[in-house]
Amino acid sequence: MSRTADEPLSLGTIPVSPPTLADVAELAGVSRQTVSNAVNNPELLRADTLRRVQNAIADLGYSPNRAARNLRTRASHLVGMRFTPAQEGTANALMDRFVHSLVEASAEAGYHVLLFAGDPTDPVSGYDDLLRSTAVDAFVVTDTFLGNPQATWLELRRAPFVAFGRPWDTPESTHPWVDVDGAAGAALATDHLIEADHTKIAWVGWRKDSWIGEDRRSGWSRAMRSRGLVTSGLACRVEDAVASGREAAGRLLDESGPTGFVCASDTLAMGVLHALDERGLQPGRDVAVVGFDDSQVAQVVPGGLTSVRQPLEDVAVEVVRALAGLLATPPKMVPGVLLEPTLAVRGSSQRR
Amino acid sequence: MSRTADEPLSLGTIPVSPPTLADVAELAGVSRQTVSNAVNNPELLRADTLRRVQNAIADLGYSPNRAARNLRTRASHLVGMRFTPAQEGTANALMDRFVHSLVEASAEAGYHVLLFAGDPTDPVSGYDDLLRSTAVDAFVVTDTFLGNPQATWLELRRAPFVAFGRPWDTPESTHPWVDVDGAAGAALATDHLIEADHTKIAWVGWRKDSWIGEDRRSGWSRAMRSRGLVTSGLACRVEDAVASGREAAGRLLDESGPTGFVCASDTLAMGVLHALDERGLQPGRDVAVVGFDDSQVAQVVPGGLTSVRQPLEDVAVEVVRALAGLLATPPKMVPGVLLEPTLAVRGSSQRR
DNA sequence: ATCGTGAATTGGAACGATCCAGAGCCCGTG
DNA sequence: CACGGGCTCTGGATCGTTCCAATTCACGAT
Repeated sequence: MSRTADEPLSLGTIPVSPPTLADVAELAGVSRQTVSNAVNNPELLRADTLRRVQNAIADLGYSPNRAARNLRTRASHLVGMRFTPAQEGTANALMDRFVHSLVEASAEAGYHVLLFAGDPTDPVSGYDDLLRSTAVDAFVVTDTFLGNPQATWLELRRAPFVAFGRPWDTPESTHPWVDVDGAAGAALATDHLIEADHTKIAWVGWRKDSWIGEDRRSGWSRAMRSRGLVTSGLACRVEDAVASGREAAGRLLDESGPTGFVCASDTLAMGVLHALDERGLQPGRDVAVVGFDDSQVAQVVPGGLTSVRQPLEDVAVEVVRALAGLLATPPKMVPGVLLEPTLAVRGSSQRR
Repeated sequence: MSRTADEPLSLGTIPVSPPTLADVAELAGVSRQTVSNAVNNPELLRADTLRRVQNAIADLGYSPNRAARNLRTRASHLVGMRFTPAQEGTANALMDRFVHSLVEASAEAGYHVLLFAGDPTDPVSGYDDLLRSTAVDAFVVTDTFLGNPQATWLELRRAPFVAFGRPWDTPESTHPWVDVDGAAGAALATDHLIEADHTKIAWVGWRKDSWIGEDRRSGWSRAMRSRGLVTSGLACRVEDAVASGREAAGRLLDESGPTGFVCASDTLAMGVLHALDERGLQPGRDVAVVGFDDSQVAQVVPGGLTSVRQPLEDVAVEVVRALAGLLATPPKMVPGVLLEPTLAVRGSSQRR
């Protein structure tokens, strides 16, 4: 052991300092570099040396010191992600599922996920600091509801990042992205209702400046038109809130009498359920409703809410794949990946 | 500048390496150590020197390299937390809110949150690695639904950590913890119903081996007894699932005819709503229901579900406070902190 | 003018890993 | 037997910061 008498020892609650490469090297009777190779490039060692070193590593319970490794290799093996919680009073809880999948996928690639907060009014805050202090190797950018200033900003600084969400507003972007085909999801939902003989199917969507909202809406209108069904007077765009969905649905019911609703979110779909509730209409039997995102709300609401489900686990895997490519030497740029959603069918779209 | 000709320069997509202390020192005409002091102990510098150094820092856009700092100070300023997502089909989404609050509170204390996954069957997996590689300074332990083997394990290794949840099963534990008074929450809910003239109030709770479940249950029974109301035949304990809640509520309604339900979770409360739905009973008007955790489901379900709300933002703040104490030199142990929940009153407990 | 004192500043060493160039060894070949 | 070359292994330098001890500076007191 290279430990000398005045180094910290176990004393009361003060823990011993963990073993270092040098400790392992001494125990195994080899040089530091050989131990390093045993850990990082085991194929370089002779079989018996490797075994000897591995035993020493096991005996001492050695793990490489992250800070030292990070300093030398100029990499942190950390991926930063700005974490914004779901708004109160909405049903949007994608993040929970996505973050977990991301953590798992990252772990397999040898990365950990570092969360940070940022000033809600400044989409770029928080990134700069982590970038300059080389605290993270790359970012995962979510929250591309309205455009994506973060992506533009990060691209400008040549910071490695992968976006969950297409660069709608900046087609010249060249960064990797992963997204779910919202139009396909809405079409899936619409087709599902058409197959159940609905013909008057309304769309309750988001404000027009939301790219994602317009994308999803296009799936509905495309599905309607391809079956020769009219869409005029059957669409409305409102804020993403239960109350907005309720009012919109009420208006549509009074004016156009649709028998089905496809919504841009579960939040809006819950609003539609409210409206039905008020009119004594039963979801599924009288009027069909489909939401978007397969939130917990959709899963546990009495009767169940049919909803478009994003394959977030796959999104995370693709994000990490792109990340790994980005950080490889030389970098392998992965082009944009578009994944298909599925439909979780529940009571709100089935005559029981 | 200390940069020499063969150091990396901006070349195509290859970014310049960020400025270092030495760069700043040269520009400001001082030594490295003085720059370091300007950053960490500005009060040591003469005012004009400080200004000069700060200008240089700003000019170069300098931020200390995290890895180097971590190596030297033997601290990562990272807090690890094992992230487990909410189960599908339940309404439990505490983590989303808590994680965000934790991220924010940590940031104020100069810490970042690192998430990691672990083998679901092994409550201790994941911790060891991060601990030995000194990747994190401390842990935040959640998930203390059934006992808390992580806490015991971490205590054994003298690893700094704070638990969200009391050490129910190991009263000899001395680690800091923060928790929410579940009994008080259940009592709050029960009193709320009693004040609305309910007398037969049922409890739908968790299996008996859940400490948290029994704690919450005790709040219900205490509130009932203190008003002289009977509890026998009015309680049941089931798995935390919508279907279980539905069955339990059905049985209770048929056998004891309660007019109010207090539940250990929003998931169970949703089950109760199902049962009412099946019987044509209207929540609020015919039977009152109160859930626990104020999930998104409670917020958006038609009519709204009254629910006990945990002050997760405050929990996070207390957790970080305890963490900061733990990591201070010398450590200041903060004793356990118990916070009071509130009641979010909605339609399911009010006659409209 | 000299000294003493505390404030301000400095240079070298260290944290623990990896990079890099070179040294030792083994073995077949000319 | 010398030589070349591939496989192992080694030792010094280095990443960028902070710790530590020492040095210099400013300035009032002697």
